[in-house]
Amino acid sequence: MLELRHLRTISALHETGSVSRAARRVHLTQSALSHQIRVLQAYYGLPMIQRRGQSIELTDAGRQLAALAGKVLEEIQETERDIARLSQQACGSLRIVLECHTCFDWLMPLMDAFRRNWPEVELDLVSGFHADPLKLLEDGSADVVIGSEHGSRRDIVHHPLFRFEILAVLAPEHPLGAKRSLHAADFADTTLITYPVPEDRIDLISKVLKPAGIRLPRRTAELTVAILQLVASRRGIAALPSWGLKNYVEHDYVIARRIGTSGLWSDLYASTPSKTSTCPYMRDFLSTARSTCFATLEGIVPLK
Amino acid sequence: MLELRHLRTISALHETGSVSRAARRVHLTQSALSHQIRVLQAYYGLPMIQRRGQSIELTDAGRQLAALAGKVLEEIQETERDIARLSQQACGSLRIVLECHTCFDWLMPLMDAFRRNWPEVELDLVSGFHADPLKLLEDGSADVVIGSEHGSRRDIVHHPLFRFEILAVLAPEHPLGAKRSLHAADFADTTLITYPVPEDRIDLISKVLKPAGIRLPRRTAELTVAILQLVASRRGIAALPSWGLKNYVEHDYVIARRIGTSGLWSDLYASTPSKTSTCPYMRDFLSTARSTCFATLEGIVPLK
DNA sequence: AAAAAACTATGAATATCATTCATAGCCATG
DNA sequence: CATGGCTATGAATGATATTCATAGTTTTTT
Repeated sequence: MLELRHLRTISALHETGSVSRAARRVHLTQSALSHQIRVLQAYYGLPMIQRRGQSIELTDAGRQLAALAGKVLEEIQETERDIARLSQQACGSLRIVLECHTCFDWLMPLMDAFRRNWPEVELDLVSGFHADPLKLLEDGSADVVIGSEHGSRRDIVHHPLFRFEILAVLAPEHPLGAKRSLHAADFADTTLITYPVPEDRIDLISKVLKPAGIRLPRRTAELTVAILQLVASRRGIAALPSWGLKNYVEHDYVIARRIGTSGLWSDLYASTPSKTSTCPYMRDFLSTARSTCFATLEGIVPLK
Repeated sequence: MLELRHLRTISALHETGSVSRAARRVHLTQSALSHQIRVLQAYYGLPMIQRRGQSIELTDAGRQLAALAGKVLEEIQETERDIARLSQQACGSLRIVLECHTCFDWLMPLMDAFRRNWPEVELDLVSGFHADPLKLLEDGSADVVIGSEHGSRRDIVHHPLFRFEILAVLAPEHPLGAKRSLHAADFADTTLITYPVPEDRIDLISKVLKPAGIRLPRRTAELTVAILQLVASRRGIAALPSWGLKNYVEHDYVIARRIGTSGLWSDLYASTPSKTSTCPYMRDFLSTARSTCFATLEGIVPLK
């Protein structure tokens, strides 16, 4: 008999186009999904997916279920919001600390949606730089930190968001553009253009350059567009998450290259006090954060 | 995490207003539902039901879920019909044999709905009297028999529908109306008004009168209203399922009395060849038959 | 009043069945 | 042709839904 878990996986299959990716999305093994699919096919007497070489495709029947899943899961979310409202757990605060400037890109539309769904929740961005953002959670002066994990502290839960690749960004005719991927040595004698944060917060420095003993002059800018401006004007090289670069690369405004042979990857988490991590609007925030990120951000990978 | 099973039980709770009745509806024990409800309450942090003396009532939160369940389960049924259509299992025949005349009452609207949902299925009522209706299934000249169980035959599945009470129907001023319940001896010296079927198909005769050694003159009529006419005109006593009597009793057209101390009850099954019992439109027919019966027929009880 | 017959709640035992593990086959790509 | 990605599948495992056994309530019956 059909269960919501089936709809959740069908939905993930639909969005990812691959069993293993879908499995990571719903926090199960690939095997589990494969068995689920089998059950569905046996139940309805029809294949739900079709192998398309590397990836898979939903069949007509699968798409019917995916459409159903979309509708149903949406309706469930709405109802759960209503119930949260009934339980008077729909008000409170969601003060967000961003460790990573680029996250503005996807956070803004998310916050808009959230504000619509939870009008009673006081939504805020905590501004300024913070040496120890998780401290803000302990203080009670913030509710979520979006950033990397930073070891386990008591009473704080790290919710995995996704893994993304950091690419080197160069001016279009930059000589290094000839290489497919850049290594630490390639960066010598250039200026690094970064957000105005300490060095240890910049993965390119802490994970690549520093281990190789390379120190570079830095220049900072607050906004992503400003950084790209500087790169395009040949003031130096930047390292930015792949997802925000697509448009600029397609317009030949800048070019992007892999860092190291397998790329420089970084993991993003949403950290919350364990107490509030189960409250309805927080759950909703986290789940819609994940789903909108995976839906809109290209090249990111489920975590854990 | 919410699952469809929860929605199915919430829906049953909503319709029956009692945990144990709901449990029988969804073919689980009362304990199972009680645990499910507990899980839901823990998950949402709110009670879902409230004891109202004997029976229970849904809380606001429970009603939210019930509303969701209604919508979602309906949508699922639609999608499953679409998928059945895709699998080309949406055409075939549904030729219904009625062992019990009164069932026309609820079968007609059901057939209308079914015809809308499964236009490609050839829907028919097999008319005439049949000494051995299950034979028709084996012949392949019918697809469902609605009637009592008749022992287990191979390759035939009996799907329980419901248990109903058969009441004695009397003219308003009939002297027997003074008694709360009628026993075999009370029927002596009356005429029995029945459908035109053999004696062994009439429960009042086979289960009550014959064991008591009482034989009565009979008079028959095809239609329920005709039988009621005759009863009202004091031509005799009839025995009919309780559900169809309500209107006539309320208008004092006839009166109805229990037969025996605990009542005369009869079980209704839908029997199908085991082969076709899992085909999509048959499953749909059976499930909507059950749900519409329980929704519209008063005084019936889930079976098994 | 007392007894019987409904009903519901709950902890412990059980059974079911979803998930993982281990593995093999398949398809791309360098 | 080897390597790394993917998927499918049977057997083992683990989680957890369901039942069992039981006690507490409320309603109905005598």
